[in-house]
Amino acid sequence: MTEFDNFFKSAFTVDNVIFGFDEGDLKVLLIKRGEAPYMGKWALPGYFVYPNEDLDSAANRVLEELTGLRNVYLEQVKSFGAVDRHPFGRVITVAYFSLVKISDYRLQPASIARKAQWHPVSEVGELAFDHLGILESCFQRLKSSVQWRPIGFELLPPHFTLTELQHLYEAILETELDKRNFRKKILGMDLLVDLDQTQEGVAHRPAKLYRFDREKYLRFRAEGFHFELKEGKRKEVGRRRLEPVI
Amino acid sequence: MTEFDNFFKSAFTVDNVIFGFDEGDLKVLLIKRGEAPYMGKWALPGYFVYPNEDLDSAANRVLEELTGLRNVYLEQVKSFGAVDRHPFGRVITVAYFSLVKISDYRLQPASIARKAQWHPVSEVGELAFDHLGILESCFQRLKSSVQWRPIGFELLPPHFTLTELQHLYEAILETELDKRNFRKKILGMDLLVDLDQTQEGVAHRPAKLYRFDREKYLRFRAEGFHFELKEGKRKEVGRRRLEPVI
DNA sequence: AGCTCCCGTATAAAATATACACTAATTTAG
DNA sequence: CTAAATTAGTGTATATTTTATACGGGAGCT
Repeated sequence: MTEFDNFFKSAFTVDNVIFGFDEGDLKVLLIKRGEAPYMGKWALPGYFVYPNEDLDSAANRVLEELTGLRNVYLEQVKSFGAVDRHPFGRVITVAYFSLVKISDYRLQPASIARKAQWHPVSEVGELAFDHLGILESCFQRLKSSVQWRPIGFELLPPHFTLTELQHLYEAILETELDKRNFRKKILGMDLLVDLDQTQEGVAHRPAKLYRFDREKYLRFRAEGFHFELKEGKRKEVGRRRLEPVI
Repeated sequence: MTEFDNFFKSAFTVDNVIFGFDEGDLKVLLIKRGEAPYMGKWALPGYFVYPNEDLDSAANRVLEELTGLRNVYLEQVKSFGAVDRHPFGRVITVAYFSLVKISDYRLQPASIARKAQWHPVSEVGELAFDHLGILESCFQRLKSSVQWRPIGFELLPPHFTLTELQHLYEAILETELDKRNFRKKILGMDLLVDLDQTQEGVAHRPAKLYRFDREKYLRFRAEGFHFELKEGKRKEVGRRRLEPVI
């Protein structure tokens, strides 16, 4: 077994791209680093995986220490393992993204959380380590996943209007969607419950409130139904680059 | 830096699900293990990642040592890191799949290759470690990727018939496809070159041979074209039932 | 009161997907 | 040489989905 000893000198971390949705914008929760390396830079929340902890648990732990939230949507995206990506040694990281309702989010007292802040995804510039590439990968994955699974609702409060839902999809897919077609499609799935309530405090005609019926979705899915909300063949709107243009 | 030392005691490996296509069947290349643990069991080809090697390189190395092939299609799928998945210690593995033309494959002299053998994916039973789960994940990923990228051709010889191509898609998607619709769709993309040649040595009307025009595809893609070959049958089972069945 | 913004429904037009069956070319067996 | 066997190859009509057009009406603002 000695022949393998040299391989047991690496570490691995999880990094978590925590998405939220607020004011019509898709946001990501970043930490301002208070220590070397990359002191003072914004970074994705992440940490080493403990020896007796599996990967999903580690990602959940990072999320909970930071936001206090449990049982939120979490999806592994991919691993990053460039040889020199971490100055302390060989460290590969497994990237996850999670979807949280910003309204539920409470800053936790953990030290890691002290410098946390939501940033619009479209405005993220430089990040520590290779975190910008990780963010880009996770954003692309979200874009894809949201079309095939009803996970968009994870980003909205329990009660929402159809316009809010549409804006959410527009922010993630980076397109404009047609209102009538969007409503017909989403209501046609029969997965939203009309709450017989309307918005309050808005300076225009108040919209109806809906909630997502998760139980119904699970029943439909068991019967072979597939959620699908594809990005039509539309032009991309204001696509800006996350990757620095060199 | 000492506080982190305890984390630098792990290892990571890559495991590679190498797919091939032969005799109408999707196959996977497995190794019969000649040493502990899981001696005598079939396993995915894989190995530790060297300290100065990044993940993609390691996956390519495993592939080349086994098959002698370079520059084949390779895609990272996901990482597996259950605490007790490896008896030697904490080892996480990054799973890849690759697509090779079985006709190009030559058994390499490397010791690892001595017990390699193609197995129909549908007949794989028990595997070493958590490799069965890894295979399953990679197969699902292939199923998805093949619908959105023209990677099916990686599994066929450079010249192929439309029927061969259809059989390939049927094997991967695990469905039957309509011949006329399949041909109309694939020819309509204008990505296949008619070679003005026909099959030889078959005991029936010989089929025309085509090749995939990669350059044209790259040009089309740059212009915004999206390859798409979806699994036709979209059955929505019992979704519109109005009265509950008692 | 009148303006404007947004919610909501109905319907037409266009694009896409699906279903489906015969003729053609070639080898082999008799 | 003829017939049988086998797979290649082709087009059209219908249904479904997507996109676009049209319009009515509620609510806040000035």
